[in-house]
Amino acid sequence: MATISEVSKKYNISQDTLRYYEKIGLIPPVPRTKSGIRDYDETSCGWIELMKCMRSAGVQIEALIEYVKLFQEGEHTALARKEILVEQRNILTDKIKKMQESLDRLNYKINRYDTVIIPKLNTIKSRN
Amino acid sequence: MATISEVSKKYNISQDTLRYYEKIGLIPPVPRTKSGIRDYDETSCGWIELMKCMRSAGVQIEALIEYVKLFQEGEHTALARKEILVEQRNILTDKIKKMQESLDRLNYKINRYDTVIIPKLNTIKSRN
DNA sequence: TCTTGACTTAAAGTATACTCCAACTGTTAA
DNA sequence: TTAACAGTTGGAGTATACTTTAAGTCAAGA
Repeated sequence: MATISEVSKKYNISQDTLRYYEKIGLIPPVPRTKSGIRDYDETSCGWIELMKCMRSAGVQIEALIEYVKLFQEGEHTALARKEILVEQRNILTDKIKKMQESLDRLNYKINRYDTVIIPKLNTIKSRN
Repeated sequence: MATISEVSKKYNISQDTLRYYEKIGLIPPVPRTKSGIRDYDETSCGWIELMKCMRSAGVQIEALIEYVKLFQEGEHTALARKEILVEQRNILTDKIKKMQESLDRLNYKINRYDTVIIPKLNTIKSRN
């Protein structure tokens, strides 16, 4: 049972973003005190933690919203939920592959600066 | 020597995006025919290919623009250019690590659907 | 009781990266 | 020579994912 400011600090997500995530259905509705103030429990924190992880990896919000929606509809949506996870996994796998290619390319270029471009520059300088 | 529509098809980047990239300096100015039409040469295509790779990996446009700017200023900017590459490599390495964590998590969840959640669902169904 | 501070909402605003549009020009085939 | 077409420009519009704002509520200490 925690306030929005505590949860915000704990996960390093702004209060605005926490409210926004709830509003768009990225996390299920958070329990409230009788005066209407958010009172995050373990379950809510679990969702936030999951979504923080997924979002930081660039998983599309729309797919995650659909997952949460199905989750709230009950057990019988398990297959559809799994399908969403599989699709997002495939997208993520492709992205990682692309990023690895870029990383290799960056490393190649950096190495060329170290071994060719910068040494050549220094040769020219030292001639003067 | 190729037209914008040929280059667009070759790299699967829209003509608008190609013009946009040139306008914001993500690629150096493209040679023109005497009537002002873009006439992409090997060098321009090389830049486009590089930027396609970097952008698809999510490397920030701002950093790439700075790199191109320095490149056009001449050899003496080599060290600064290398610094940009190193910084972006570090960012990319972090991102890949985060995405790998998300991927692991997705795989764990998918596995739980396959081994626990869905089998349980089928048990309930087969009882009816 | 007053006021301070944390909370609430809906709605408007922002940043990034394109994407589209309107108006125009140059080249080519009938 | 005129229509069709591919290209040009600046500027406006769009999508995504927040982020800020305005206006208000609620609980607790001075």
